[in-house]
Amino acid sequence: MHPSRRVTIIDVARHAGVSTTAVSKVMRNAYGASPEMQIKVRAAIEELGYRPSAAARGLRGQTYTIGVMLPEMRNPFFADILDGVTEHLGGTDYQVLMAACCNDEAGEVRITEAMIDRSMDGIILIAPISSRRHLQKVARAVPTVVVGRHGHSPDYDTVTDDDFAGAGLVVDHLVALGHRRIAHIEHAEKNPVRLKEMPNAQRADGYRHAMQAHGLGDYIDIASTTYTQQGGYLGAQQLLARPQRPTAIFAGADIVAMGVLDALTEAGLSAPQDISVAGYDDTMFAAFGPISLTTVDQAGHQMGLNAVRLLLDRVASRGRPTAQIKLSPTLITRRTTAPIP
Amino acid sequence: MHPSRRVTIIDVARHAGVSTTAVSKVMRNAYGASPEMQIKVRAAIEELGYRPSAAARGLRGQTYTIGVMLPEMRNPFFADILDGVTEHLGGTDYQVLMAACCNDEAGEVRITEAMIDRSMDGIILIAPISSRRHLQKVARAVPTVVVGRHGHSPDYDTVTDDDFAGAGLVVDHLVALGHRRIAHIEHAEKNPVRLKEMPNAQRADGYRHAMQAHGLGDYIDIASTTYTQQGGYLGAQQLLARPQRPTAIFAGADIVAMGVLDALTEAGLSAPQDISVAGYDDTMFAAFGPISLTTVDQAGHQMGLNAVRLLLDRVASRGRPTAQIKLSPTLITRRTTAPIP
DNA sequence: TGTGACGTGAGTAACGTTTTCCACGATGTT
DNA sequence: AACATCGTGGAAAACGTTACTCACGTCACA
Repeated sequence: MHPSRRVTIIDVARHAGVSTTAVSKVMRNAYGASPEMQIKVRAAIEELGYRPSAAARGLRGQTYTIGVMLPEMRNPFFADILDGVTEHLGGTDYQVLMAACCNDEAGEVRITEAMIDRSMDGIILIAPISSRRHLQKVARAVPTVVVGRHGHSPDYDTVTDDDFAGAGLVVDHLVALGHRRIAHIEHAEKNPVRLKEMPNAQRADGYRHAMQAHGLGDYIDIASTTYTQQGGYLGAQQLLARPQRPTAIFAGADIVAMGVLDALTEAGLSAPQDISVAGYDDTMFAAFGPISLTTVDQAGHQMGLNAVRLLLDRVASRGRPTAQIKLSPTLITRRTTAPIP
Repeated sequence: MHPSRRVTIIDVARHAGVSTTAVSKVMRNAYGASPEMQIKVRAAIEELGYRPSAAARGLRGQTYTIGVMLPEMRNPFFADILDGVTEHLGGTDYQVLMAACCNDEAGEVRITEAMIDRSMDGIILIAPISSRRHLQKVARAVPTVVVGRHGHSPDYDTVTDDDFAGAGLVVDHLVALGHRRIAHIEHAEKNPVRLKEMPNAQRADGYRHAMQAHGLGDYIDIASTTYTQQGGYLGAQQLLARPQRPTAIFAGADIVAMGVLDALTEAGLSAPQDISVAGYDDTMFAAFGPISLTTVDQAGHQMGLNAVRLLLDRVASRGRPTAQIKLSPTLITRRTTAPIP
C-alpha cells in the first residue's frame, strides 16, 4: 500500500475553492476571514482531515511547540511541574515536548541547542546547572523560563520555590518537637555562582539561619554530600559517627532522606523512635505508608502553571521586562518526625 | 540588542566559497564531497557556529528527532527504558523528545498526531492503550516501535517483556516459600483486543497458569481493580475481607503493591509477618529500605536499547518485515516475602 | 581518438507554510 | 460627485534545507 501523500494546505484550498492564504488565516484564527469563509474552510479541513506541518510552519511562523528540559526523570517532583504545564496548555494548540538530561552540563547544552534548532516557540528549563552565560545565550535565542533556580536575569523569567523559608519550616517543626541537635545533609557545591542560585544552597542557608534564630547556632551540623540516595546514606553515616549524635536529620531532598533511612536501618535504628528524619519535595514515595516521610511540599503544580503562563506571555511580547515569581512551600507532617525521646 | 539572525547554510557556503549543496553534503556525511571540500566546509561551520534548522530539514529530509510517548511520568520504570534509548542515541545526531500522556486514548491520539505533524523520523510508543487501528495508522505515517504491548502487526515492530513468564516467577517463588493461598490483583480490562495485548492481562494469565501448574487451581483468587496505588488499596481490602484470607498477595505492579501495603498497615497487619506481598516492575522505590519489595525486574534498559535499534533499522529500510522482541524478566527477592508463618 | 564511466561540484526546483503586499468593491464622509 | 476608509480575499515572495539533474574534467579502454 502507498503511504499516501499527506494532505497539505493546497489540497484544502483547492477543495474549498479559496486561496491558501485564506486557509492559513482560518487555521490561525487570524484577522481577515469572513464568517462564511471560516465555515467553508473548516468544512474542507474536516473533510480532508488536514493537519498543518509543523516543520513548514516553523520555517515562517510558530511551531506551537514548547520544550521542557528536566534534569532527570526519576524525581516525581518534576512530574508535578509538568502536570501544571500541560494542564494549562491543554486547551491551546501548543504541544509540550520534554527532554531529560543527564545532570551534566554538556547534556544540557546539547538539549537546549536541540530545542533551539527545532525552532520551539519557548522553552522551560527546570533546575538547570549550566553556566549563567549559557542560559543567557539560550534565552536570547528563544523565550525562556527558568524554574527552580534563584537569581534573575534581564533575559529570562524565573519561577522558584522559597527554599530558604522551606528549610525554616522544617527546623521550626523539629524545634517545636523539642529537638536541638538538628543536623542537615546538603548537596556539596563549589561553583560560586551556582552556590547563590541553586536551591540546595538556599536550603542549607535557610537551615543555618533558622537554627540561629532559635538560638541553636552551636548545634549547626552539616554533612556535605550529594542530592542522591547514596548521598543520603553516606551523609547519615557521617552524622551517626559524631561523638554527640543528632536527634533529628533534615535531608535536603526526599531522595536523600531515603538514603538516610537506609543507613538508620543498617545501624539498627529507626525513625522516629531513635532519630527524626525530614525530607524536602514531597515526592510521591514520601506518602507511601511504610515510609510516611515528613517533608516540604513545593507546589510543583503551581510552579508549572506559573512558568507556562510567563512563557506564553513572553512569546506574545518578547520585549517586556523579566519577572521573578517565588512561591511559598508548606510543611507536610508525617510519621518520621516525633517529639524527642 | 538585536537577536542577530541565525547563521544559515547560505552563510556557510559563502564563507567557504562553495555551494550550499556542498555544505549540505558535508553536514550529512553524504556521498560526493572530496576530503579537501570537507575540511574547508567544516572549518567554515566551526567558525560561524552554524547549526542546521530542523524545521527546514524536515521539509525535505529528516529531522533527526525521535519521539517517545510515555503513558505517565511517575513510574520510574519508564525512565529505565528512556535511559536505554538515549544511551544508544548518544553518539548519533538524533535527539530524543518525549511526551507524557494522561493515560487516556484521546491524549495518546493528540500526542501521536503531534509527533507526526512535527515530522519526527521515528517514534517509540510505550505501553500505548490506543486501538490497534490507531496504532496502525500512526505506524503507516512514520516508522514506529511499540514497547510493552503484546501482539504483532505488519506495520510496527514490538519489544516486550515476557509478562506471562514473569508472573510465573512470582508464583514459583511464593509456592517455594510454602504459600498456597496466593491472590492476585489485576488491572480490570474489558476491551477484548487489549485483553490479549496488554501486559496486565498477560500477567494475570501467567498467574493463573502457574497456579494450575502447581496444582493450586482451587486457590486462584483475583481482585480486579486498576494499576494504581488506589487500586492496590481497594484490591487488598477486598482480599482481606475473604472468609479465608490469602497468605500472599501478588500485585500486578509495584505501585499497586504500595497500595496493598497501605491497606495492610491500616488493618494492623504487616508484610511479610502476616502476609507476603510481591510487586512487578522493580521500580526505584521498591528498593528503598523501609519498603524493600519483592518484585520482578523487566530489564527496561534492554527494552529501550532494542526499541531504538529496531527503530533506526526501520528508518533505514522501511520495507523490511516487522520483528517482535521478547525479553526475559528476573525475580528480585527482597523483604516483603517470607515463608508462610 | 572516440567512448563510456566516474568523481566532483554547482544550479535549481521542490518541501508546506506564513507574511507582505495589493486589488477590489462597498460604505461612509465631505 | 469625488474621495478616504474598511473589510475581504488572493498573488507571490520568503523561510532554510535537501534531492535531482546536469556539466565538466579525468581516466581507462578499445
